[in-house]
Amino acid sequence: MTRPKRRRRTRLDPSLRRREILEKAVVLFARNGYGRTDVETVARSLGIAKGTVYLYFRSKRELFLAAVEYAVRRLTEKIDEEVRQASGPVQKVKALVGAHFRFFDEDQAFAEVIAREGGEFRTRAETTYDSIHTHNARRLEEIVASGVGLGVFRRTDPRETSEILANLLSGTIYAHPYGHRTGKVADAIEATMKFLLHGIAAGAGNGTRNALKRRRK
Amino acid sequence: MTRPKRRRRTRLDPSLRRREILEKAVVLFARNGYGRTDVETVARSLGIAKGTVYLYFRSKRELFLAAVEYAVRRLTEKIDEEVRQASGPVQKVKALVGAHFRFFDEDQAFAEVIAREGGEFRTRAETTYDSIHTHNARRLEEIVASGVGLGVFRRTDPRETSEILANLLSGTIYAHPYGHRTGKVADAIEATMKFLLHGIAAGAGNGTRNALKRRRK
Amino acid sequence: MTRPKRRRRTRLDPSLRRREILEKAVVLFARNGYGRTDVETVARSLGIAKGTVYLYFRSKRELFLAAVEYAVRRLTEKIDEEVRQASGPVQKVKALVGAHFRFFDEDQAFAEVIAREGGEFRTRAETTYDSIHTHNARRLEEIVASGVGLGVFRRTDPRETSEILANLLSGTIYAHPYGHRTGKVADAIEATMKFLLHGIAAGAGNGTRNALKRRRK
Amino acid sequence: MTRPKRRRRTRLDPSLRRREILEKAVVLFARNGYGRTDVETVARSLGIAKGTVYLYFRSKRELFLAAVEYAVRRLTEKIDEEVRQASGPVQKVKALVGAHFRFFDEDQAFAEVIAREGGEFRTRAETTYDSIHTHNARRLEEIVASGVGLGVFRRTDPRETSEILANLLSGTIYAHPYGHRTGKVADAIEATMKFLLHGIAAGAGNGTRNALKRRRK
DNA sequence: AATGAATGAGTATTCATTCAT
DNA sequence: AATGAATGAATACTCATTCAT
Repeated sequence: MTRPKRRRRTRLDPSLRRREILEKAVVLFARNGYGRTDVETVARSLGIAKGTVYLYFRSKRELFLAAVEYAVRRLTEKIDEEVRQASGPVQKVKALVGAHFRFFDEDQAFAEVIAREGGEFRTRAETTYDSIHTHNARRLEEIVASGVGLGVFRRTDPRETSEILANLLSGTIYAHPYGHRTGKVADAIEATMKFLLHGIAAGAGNGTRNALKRRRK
Repeated sequence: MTRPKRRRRTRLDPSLRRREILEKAVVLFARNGYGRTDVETVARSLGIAKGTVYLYFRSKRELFLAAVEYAVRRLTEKIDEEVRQASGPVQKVKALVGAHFRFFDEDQAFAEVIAREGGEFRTRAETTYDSIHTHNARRLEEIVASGVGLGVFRRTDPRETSEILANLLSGTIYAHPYGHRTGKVADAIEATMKFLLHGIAAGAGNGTRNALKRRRK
Repeated sequence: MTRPKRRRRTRLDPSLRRREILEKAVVLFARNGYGRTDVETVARSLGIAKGTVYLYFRSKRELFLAAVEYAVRRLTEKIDEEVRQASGPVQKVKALVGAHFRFFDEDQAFAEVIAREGGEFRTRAETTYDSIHTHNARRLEEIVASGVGLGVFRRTDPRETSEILANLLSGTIYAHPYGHRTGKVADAIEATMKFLLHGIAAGAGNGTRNALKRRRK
Repeated sequence: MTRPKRRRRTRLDPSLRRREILEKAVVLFARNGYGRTDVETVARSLGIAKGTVYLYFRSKRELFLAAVEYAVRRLTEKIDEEVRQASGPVQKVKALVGAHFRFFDEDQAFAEVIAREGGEFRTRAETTYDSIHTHNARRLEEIVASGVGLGVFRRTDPRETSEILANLLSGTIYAHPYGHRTGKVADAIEATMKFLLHGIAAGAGNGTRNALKRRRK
């Protein structure tokens, strides 16, 4: 009942083909969202047939999920890598923050797929967003705890603090696609670090002023 | 030939009916996302007919957008209200932060529709998320600028700082649906404020203050 | 994302519409089989839209099953009706046989859908064919038992005999679509009855009767 | 670029391979029907590749038809064989009936493919079912005619009678997959023979014979 | 205003068939 | 001969939108 025509025939290494599809999917889902990206489009923009996509992914949903996971893995790997190489709590936090900024700066599409997924399949026990958040929170908790131990960080509850820091980073992800950021990445990292280290209160050498504050209270 | 009875629903004040639909839409879009919420469902769960929804909203898309806008307006109104009533930069920031926390705590659904929209219509010049972010950033810029002027806040670029603060708040929104938060709202607000005011660094000149704090504990 | 066009608009009584679709489905499934009858075709040949069919039947499969059931009900009702009106075991058997012959003669399509279903969904606990067979077997068992009681029928195991008779009838159904039958319906019924009553053996004591018969010819 | 190993299946005698595929096809088509049996499955369950099937059969349809034909040939050969070996009309009829029962009893799958085909390609001038029916009818016509000539069978129209007998056999085929049969094959054959020879009527002049029979029991 | 039957464009998915290796 | 990746026509089904009642 079916009478197929022919066209391309680029026999490709399955593993390469899979990645190829995945990367294109990331870009397209990022650009147009799940609902407005059809499998046909993904295939066509790779010059392959729709059926081929289904050779590697059971369904559109699975493709989407795989794409998100792919993006996430890239991010978390980068984070872990950079954090590992940094030494000292402050530098490690900076590495984590920097990894985020640079990652989303370099690959807008990745940022978007990640940010986007929440909107789709809610049933998934753990959303991708969630997994990044958790990943970050864990890393940060270690760093903060160690920093507190070393007297580098203020005495706070590491868990609480790491959650807040993770929120800040998440906010950064979501804000990114919308271009909310002034200046260059390096500046943004610097600013965020300063904020995160010292807050906005006129503190430290601000001794006098703080003294005032304290009295007012 | 047999044209049976039709249950004509009680005519309702158009304005009330509109709001009624809007509120149900918020809940449903929040729960299931745009793509998996159909107009029929919205109508049915209100006990009205599909056609009726179209009497109040030109299209599903418009309904969704209206629903998000409705949620946003609620939030921004609450924010503005609370900020206005607070006095002094620190209190105003706290009011803003608090408004966020309490809003999303009280109405999960609202938080979700807002967070969700980004994933849908990307073409919209300004996403809802975006509009909240911008709204917050503007309010914060004013507050920060005034705080800096009063010497209450560290001398930073108000715009840059307000963006970071806005990101922190956004992160809070996105984190909310996933239950990432320890303790009660009040505690979360407090922790966030402390973080945002003083950061995490064991500040140099903070020695005295910290020493005091530690003792108090 | 969808931009519907318009066309017909014949608002019909749901119940009528349902039957209308059902009857067309019977004909089409009969003519082309399940696999080669698409919902679009069923709809088009009624001048309605595909979606309308799905308004009355959840799926193609359900439509098919409903169509078969519809055909079956028609047959069994006819059978029961005629059997009820007949008096005496022989007349009742004849009524049952006759109902079959006439039914399939009058509505070839019905015969086919029924015969066809076996090939489709095997998972169904009870196939339609099966349900007819069982229906017939039950009716026949009663009749045979009563006939044996009255001394009209040979002493056989009613269940066994009714199964064989039911098989004969089933064979009749399946043979029908292929035009295996000589002469008119009435003749076929007569021949089948004679066969079923007396078999093909030139019975011992039948001598006289057979002799007569031979002479007549 | 990486073109990995390919497991080249042991080359097989073309004729054997063909039969191997055929037999597997019979089983699978029987079990799941034409529409729900895909070529891939047939191949996989033989441990060969899809393409290989196409080396032996031009198309799925052809494979199906060949499978049915294969099943039919088996049946008709068995029938002819057994009928030939039997002597005398009654024994020949019994041989024919017996061949059916035993065939379908031994190979359910075969019974089903044959029964099933009707539902598929209606366009075929002569269905498989049809060809069996015809085959049987022809054989029976000869036997009946000879039996009538010998005075063993009642004087009936051989064609008409053979059609009815063929229907009975067909009914048997269709009933088989659904397990409508009591007792063992031998009993079923016996019962069918009795029925087919003497019918169900408590024959008038049968008195004597029946009396005898009853006593024997 | 309200209803819900009707519509049909849009899409995910399957699977027979081909063909480069 | 054998393989299985690639192809794309065919289709079931959904659901936003319309409109006759």
